[in-house]
Amino acid sequence: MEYNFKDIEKKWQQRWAKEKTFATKNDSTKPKYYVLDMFPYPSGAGLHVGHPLGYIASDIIARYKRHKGFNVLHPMGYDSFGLPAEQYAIQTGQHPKITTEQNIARYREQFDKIGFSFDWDREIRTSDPEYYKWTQWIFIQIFNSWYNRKTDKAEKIETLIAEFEKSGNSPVNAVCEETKTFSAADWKAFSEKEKSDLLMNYRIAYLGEAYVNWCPAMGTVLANDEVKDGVSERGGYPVERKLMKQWSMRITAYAQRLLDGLDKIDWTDSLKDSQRYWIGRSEGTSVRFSLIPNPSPKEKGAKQHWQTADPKFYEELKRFVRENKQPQTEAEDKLWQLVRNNQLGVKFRRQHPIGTYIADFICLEKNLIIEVDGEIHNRTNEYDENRTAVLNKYGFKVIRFTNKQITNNIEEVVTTIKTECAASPSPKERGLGGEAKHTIEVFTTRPDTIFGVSFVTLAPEHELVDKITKPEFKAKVDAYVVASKSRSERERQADVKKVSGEFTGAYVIHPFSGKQIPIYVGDYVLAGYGTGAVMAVPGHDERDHRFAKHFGLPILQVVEGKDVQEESYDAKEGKMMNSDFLNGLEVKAAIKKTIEEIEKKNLGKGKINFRLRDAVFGRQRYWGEPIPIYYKDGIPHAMPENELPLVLPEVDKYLPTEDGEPPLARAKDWKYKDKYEYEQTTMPGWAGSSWYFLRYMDMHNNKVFADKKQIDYWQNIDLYLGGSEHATGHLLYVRFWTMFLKDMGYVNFDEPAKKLINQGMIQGVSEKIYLTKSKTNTAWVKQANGDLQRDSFTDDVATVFVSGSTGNLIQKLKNDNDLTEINVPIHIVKNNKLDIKSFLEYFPSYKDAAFVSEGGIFYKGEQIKNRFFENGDTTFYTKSEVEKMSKSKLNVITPDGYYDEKIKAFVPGIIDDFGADTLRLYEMFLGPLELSKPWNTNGITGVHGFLKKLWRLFSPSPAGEGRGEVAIVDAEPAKAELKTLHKTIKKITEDIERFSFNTSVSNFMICVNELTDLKCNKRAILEPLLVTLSPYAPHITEELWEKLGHKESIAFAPFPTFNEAYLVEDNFSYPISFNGKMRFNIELPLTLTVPEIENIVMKDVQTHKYLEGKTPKKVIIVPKKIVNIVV
RNA sequence: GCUUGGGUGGUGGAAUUGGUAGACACGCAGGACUUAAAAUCCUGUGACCUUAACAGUCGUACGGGUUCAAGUCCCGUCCCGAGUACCA
Repeated sequence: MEYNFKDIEKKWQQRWAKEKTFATKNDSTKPKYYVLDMFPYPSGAGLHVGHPLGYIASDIIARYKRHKGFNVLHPMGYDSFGLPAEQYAIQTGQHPKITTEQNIARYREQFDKIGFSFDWDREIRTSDPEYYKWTQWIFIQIFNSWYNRKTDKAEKIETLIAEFEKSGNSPVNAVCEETKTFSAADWKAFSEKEKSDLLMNYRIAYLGEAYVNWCPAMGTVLANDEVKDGVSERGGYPVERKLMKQWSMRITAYAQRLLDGLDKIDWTDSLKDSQRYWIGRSEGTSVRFSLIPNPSPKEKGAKQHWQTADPKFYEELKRFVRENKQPQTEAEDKLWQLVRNNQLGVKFRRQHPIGTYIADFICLEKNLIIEVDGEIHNRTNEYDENRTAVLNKYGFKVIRFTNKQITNNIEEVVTTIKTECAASPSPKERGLGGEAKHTIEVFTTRPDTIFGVSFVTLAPEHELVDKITKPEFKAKVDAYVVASKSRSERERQADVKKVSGEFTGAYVIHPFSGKQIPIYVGDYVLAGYGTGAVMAVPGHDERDHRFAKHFGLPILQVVEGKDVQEESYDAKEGKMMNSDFLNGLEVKAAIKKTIEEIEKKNLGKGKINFRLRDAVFGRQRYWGEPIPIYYKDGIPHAMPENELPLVLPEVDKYLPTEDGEPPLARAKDWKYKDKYEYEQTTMPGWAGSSWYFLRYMDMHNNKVFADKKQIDYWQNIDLYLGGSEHATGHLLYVRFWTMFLKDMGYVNFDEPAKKLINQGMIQGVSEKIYLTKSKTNTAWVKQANGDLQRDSFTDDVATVFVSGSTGNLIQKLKNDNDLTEINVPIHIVKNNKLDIKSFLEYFPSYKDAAFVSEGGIFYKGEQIKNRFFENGDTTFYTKSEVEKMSKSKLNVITPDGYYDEKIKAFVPGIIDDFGADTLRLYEMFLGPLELSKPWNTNGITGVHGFLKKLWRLFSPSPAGEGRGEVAIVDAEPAKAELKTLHKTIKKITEDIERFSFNTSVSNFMICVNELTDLKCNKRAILEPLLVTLSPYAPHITEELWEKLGHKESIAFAPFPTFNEAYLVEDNFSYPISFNGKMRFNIELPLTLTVPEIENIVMKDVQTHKYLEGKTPKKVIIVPKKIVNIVV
């Protein structure tokens, strides 16, 4: 009987599929275990040998837990949107020839061939309308929610509307800071559009303006985690920044919870760290700096100085004024007659818009507003306070009179106005131009260094840049702003260290020292973080230091430590100096003190900033879940839930329209109720994967996304396996959605996965040759004596390849910039030797190329320069390099073989040569799961040999024959055999529990080696061994299990129990060491006490030999461990 | 730069709480079986020195330290991989 892995594996794979052996039962009497792999995006190349690493590990765990009596959920699905070959469609607009079904079928075929125990009754595809119906449903829930800061959780939007109706908007409700304050009455008076716009500031899924990563080549926006090195992760196209109206997810509302939750879950530290960094919480304070020179409106050019209205609302306000001009109160008219036409020496305006308000009377010069409260306005006191606060923010002082005051005592009113006018010097009187007073708010984590501020820098996008820039600097600043906006992300990242900026000509006043401080624009300040402005402390911040050096600005030292003129001193320790009231304090104390002072002077307040940005959710792509929103009168509405799914419509082309609209704009007659436009962007790839783990629990439910009972039973994932590259993308989003669903009461846990393991990456080994760029007929060739010489071809050669082994030659050509790296398919390379014939079959366009190697020149299948080919050696060597496995690098190794159309040959994989069990064991044997390593097959024979050896235990025929039927005896096992077995059970259990799969494979080898030495063929030993091995090598163990007479699958056989009794030793071989150096062993009974051991050891002949007559200073005896004698 | 993981034979890697460094496997060398090959089995295999044998010295990137005892703990240095990048 031979170990025929091919037939065995096929037989069991078919039987498992037919009998649905691994379908999860809804058995809530058993303890549950949920083990999940991140599902793949089945792109064209199929699984490569790196993929199964994590799947095999999780399959081992799943199978192990089944043996342990758990009800195991172990499903698999596909991130199937945008398949197949999205890139192809983006470029051509055509649907690619390989279908999604074909792609997925190939994956499924490979999964089956490796013998995974997935429950295929629960296969998810994110692109299936039955699935994305629920993705859309969750989107609607998110859209209809807001984040309540008070209860610190998401709530239905209705509760916010109720709040608004009851008491208007107060900062308590604010999720984003720049929202309007308004009264309940205002709310009721708002139009539907206004209400909708306001609510958008609170919805967790919202439509808002934001700078996004725009990828022109793909015609879509990308999330931060979809951009790598300034180019798109999928496709590698350049990305630029663009201000766009976009659907976004308010993940920032969850920033603190996402951070705190990390402490509760068992994920790797590196992964938690990258999430912490990405969330980027930093504590600091805001500080407002007042601006000194406001350029006058005329200096600024475009605008009239009296135009103080918010431009967005200007038209509306104007109309309002026009409509309300007539019904003025008597009192207002009376007062107007006395202040108009510069009667008080200053110009007053009537019914003048400020921001979004309309002031009754206003004097722009004096920043003074006079409000008349009366019957017409009939406002509440509370509302007046709000209004005053807002107007104050615009820099105006507000004085109020009632109608009665004016009617009864107008003289007194006018006197008050005059006094107020005199008391508020106009900017001109203060020697300055301009109108409304501006402040620049900055965020800093080092308020202690405030006396070290020598300039303030604004981001180019900062709203004040335009307003404050002095005319003589305007041209340069404008040019700078435009230039930095048009720079691509890649360019921006490329010269991070390059300083650039412009002086605006304006200054602020230092709030403590009163010094004038210049304002600059610089793109090292990011618009999206903090306030988009920084107080620059070049002495103690590296970036500010660079900027100061470049522009020759003063560098002040305010923390003792080291000289700051040449290099900044960024450390957060030391004593303060040159800092007025902070002098002598330690940095920490100084920070505290400064915040106190800032808050006391009302210049700002302590604040926490997060680096995390809201997640852009809309994609201008075809493939993705349609966003279930339609627009009615410009107002977005969620579709009714019972009308879901909103199915992706047919389009003629998968490209944006000529006007740059997303592809969905091409869909004909695609309208809600035939009337209303649908949202045309689609959801990003991460939408479907943010909740899929819940759908697996209740795959086929068509009433809810998953039944509450099922969710309560399965809870969150016990073990989640996936790559660490998802740290700042998927793994953040899935936590966010889970927290949201918890807030809504759909699940009762915050975190999607209790434990998470990152499997390492298996890298590929690429084989490279080099293509010279120039199409000349010459090439550098190594001469027999080793020199390089330019050698002419006599033939007409279009392309010249250079071998990877010709190191000098390559260096020379590289220096000449005359070299392109070409990856060649690895299966046409053996031991770095390129098979040129196959290469030409693979790339027929190169059929006229010449191949220059150290040995000579190879051309048109013939060697043409024989003087270089010594000994007739025509080898053309490649250069190997370890790289990520990818289709484009032609270095993909698939676990199973495939037919290569180009060279018309079958390329075998590991499974074809050694079988799936060997593949599984070998991938585990390679090393620790988390480690990345290049794929090599060096050790595979060892693992395969182990399986053959195992097989032979069951058919103990004379060595060398390997034939005979299963021959197992029922005899009582010997002590040594039981010891081997139980030692193995113990080790394997420990190894699995700590995910140390490589060592368990070793332990199996040791076990089989020992049993072979013992010539053990006893059922009582071999049966339990099979069960412990079956998670790793399911096929061979099933087959042997069956041959032993079992009818049931081994998959559910109970895991053997470990019995300590078999391992109890009578003796222990003590290592005897002298001064820590091991010299010899003494076998001693374990029953001995420490003094008895010492007694025996000291009497030993060998001990005397090493003591050389000296008396030991000390004897250390650790029972069952070691004896150390100190001489 | 920052964060993080790591550095052990010719190779992949073991050594779980400080207690015999190099498990297990590959490779290599020698041998058995064979007409031969494959397969299988046996022996050896960190380096150095030495031998008939025993024994000895040095060894976990480098330099220090703690300890009876350090691959493991502490301090400093160097190198490699991964992530991230002007986050004030």
